Amino acid sequence: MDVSHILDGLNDAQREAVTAPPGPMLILAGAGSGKTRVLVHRMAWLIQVENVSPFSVMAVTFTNKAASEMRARVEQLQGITPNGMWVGTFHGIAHRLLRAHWKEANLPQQFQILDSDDQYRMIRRVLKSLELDEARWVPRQIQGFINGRKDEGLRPQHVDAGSDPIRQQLVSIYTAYEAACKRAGVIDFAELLLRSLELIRDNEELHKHYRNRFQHILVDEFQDTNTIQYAWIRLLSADKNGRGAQLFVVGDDDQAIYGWRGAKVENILSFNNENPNTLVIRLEQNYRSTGNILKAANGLISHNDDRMGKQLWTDGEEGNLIQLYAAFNEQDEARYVIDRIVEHVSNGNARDDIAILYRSNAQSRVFEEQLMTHGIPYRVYGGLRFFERAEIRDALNYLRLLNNRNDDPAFERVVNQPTRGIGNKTVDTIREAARLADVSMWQASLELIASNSLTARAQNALNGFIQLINNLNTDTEAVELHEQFEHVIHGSGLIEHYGKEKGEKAEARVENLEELVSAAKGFQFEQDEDAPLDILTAFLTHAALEAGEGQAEAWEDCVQLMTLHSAKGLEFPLVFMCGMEEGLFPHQRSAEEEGRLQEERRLCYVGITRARDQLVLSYAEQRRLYGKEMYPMPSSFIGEIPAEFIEEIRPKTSYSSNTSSYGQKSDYSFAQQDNDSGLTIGQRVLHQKFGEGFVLNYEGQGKSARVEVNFDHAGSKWLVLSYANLQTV
DNA sequence: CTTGCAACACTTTTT
DNA sequence: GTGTTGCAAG
Repeated sequence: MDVSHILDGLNDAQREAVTAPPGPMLILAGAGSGKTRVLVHRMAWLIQVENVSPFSVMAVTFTNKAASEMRARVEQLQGITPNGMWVGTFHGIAHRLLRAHWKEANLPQQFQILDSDDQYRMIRRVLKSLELDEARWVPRQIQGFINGRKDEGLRPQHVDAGSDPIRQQLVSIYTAYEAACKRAGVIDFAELLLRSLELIRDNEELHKHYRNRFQHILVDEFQDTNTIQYAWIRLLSADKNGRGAQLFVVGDDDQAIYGWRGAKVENILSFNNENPNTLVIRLEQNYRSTGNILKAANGLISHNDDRMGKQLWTDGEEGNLIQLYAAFNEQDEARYVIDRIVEHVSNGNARDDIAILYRSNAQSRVFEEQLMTHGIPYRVYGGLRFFERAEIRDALNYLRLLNNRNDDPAFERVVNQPTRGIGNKTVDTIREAARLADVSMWQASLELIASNSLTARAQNALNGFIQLINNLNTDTEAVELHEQFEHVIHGSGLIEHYGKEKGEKAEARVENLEELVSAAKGFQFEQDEDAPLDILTAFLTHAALEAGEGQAEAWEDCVQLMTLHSAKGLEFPLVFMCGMEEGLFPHQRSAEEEGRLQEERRLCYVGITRARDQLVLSYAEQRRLYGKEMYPMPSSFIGEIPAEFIEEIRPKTSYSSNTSSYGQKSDYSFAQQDNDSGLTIGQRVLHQKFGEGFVLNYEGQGKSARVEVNFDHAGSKWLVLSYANLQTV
């Protein structure tokens, strides 16, 4: 058969990966080495050449975006989307299994998914019912504890608390949280994975069934898998007798940047040992960046230990050197970047060729301000997504409650939203009654009303709410999904509530609610035969599992601003990596632990390898952060890039800018400024923070004038005169 | 129940 | 410096 369309254009390593015989495979795919390509072509190869049924192929990714890209590319390569093939995220596939086997998984058929925010609220409710002080039992930490345990596959009874009273308390909170989830019929993200692991592991028949069914499992971004995800894959993978799926995992240990949320690089490092006879293939040829960029990246990452080892190379151009700009402060940094952007665009380049990358979101502000004043369109990635917005969650929670009256998190969210006279006091009473009778809050409310246990006012208000929900339910029983949404956002008073608020924000909220109705209208519902669902549950699931786009708008050509983390997987001709300062990047909090520092270094490696043609690094010698002035050192990562690949750009205002029509020489402006500030080289000065020192050097003029001072104790530093507040001694 | 003020914290993010 | 949250007064 003609397989040229599958193999053409692949290099040797890629081809070897795509056509390899059965057996465990680990593809170490460097940045820009055609990773997705190999995955997609491997699938096509299996189906078209090896005659593997699409039915027995599963491909797992981390993000919905990656999953849909993979699906689209397989489709493109094959002409059609092969029926029956499972392509999805870990959570999506786990969800599918749980829907199909809800009975065996011990779940209610209509179970709902808690996203992190729902989970956080749930934990706070549990803490309240246990009468624990939130100051001592910080909900975020509890959340981290519970998710951490679940990600390791541990139920409360598996956690060894020893004699540590704090740990014991954590375990009992975990237990209470599980009970609360069960009562409400909801499961959180980590539970999706853990529950589906247990489902298959503890059910001999299902285990056998799925092991038979899936002959090939392909995993993308394998370095990001956590303990439970890997355990789940291994359950389905081939045993000693060769029964089960062949694993084809693709990843890059050098791009493992999610250790802080439970990802285990160890999974990739020990893959060979755990899967004997693994064929390891390295994809090292890079099709993205110039030679200089790659060599810089190789140089940097070589400072890490515990690597599988890889050297990126290209047969393309060496390209320009990496540029390094030392800014006076964060304003100057932004100014420089925007100047470069203006220049780049005026040379006829697209704005969305350009990315501004930074370590933390707070850094985007300065860039945004200056982009705005220059009228340059830009887009900031990250932030709230559509289904995460407060007003949208309100609406969704009404529907959850309609779907299942026992959904306590939904009940608590909407019972007094908009306010209808059911205050904290009343809600506390309901919660307590629910806890005592071990029923849902809805049930408890009914009983409280029946027994006249509340004040007349509270009883009236609560009764009104119960009627409201019941009426909304009967009114919308027979209508289309979007009509149901329409009816609920009006009937609940949500639209009116947000409409009454003033300001742009409130307007946007009303618009969002209307947008939600359109989303419901346009919802493409594909019934899964294994797991039939009503459309409302399907929509709510969709909302939880795919929170939607951040900023739906703007396909306009704009400059891209994002954190280094969110840049993973993307590429841009021109990349600015800003805030290359010790303490910011690598971040202070990562400095203590060697492992954390290595992860920061990998993050830097990810950043560098985003750039195709030109990479510009910048740092500020003075930075205002959280309202404080900082004088950071340049990032140690800069020094770890071999100097031969870096071109330093120093602002040379006093030499190059002939502001005067007489073309004054620099020595003149030097003299004049020395007079202005009263500083001369060699002079003793006093700085508030660094103490005494003497002036070494001087450059720039006006607001951007800087001095280099050699401090007696703090060493030599460049300071911006207008900020430094130097006193002569 | 709403409003106002003080305390606080402040990497990174997907599902 | 900013945005969010908790608590107490209105």
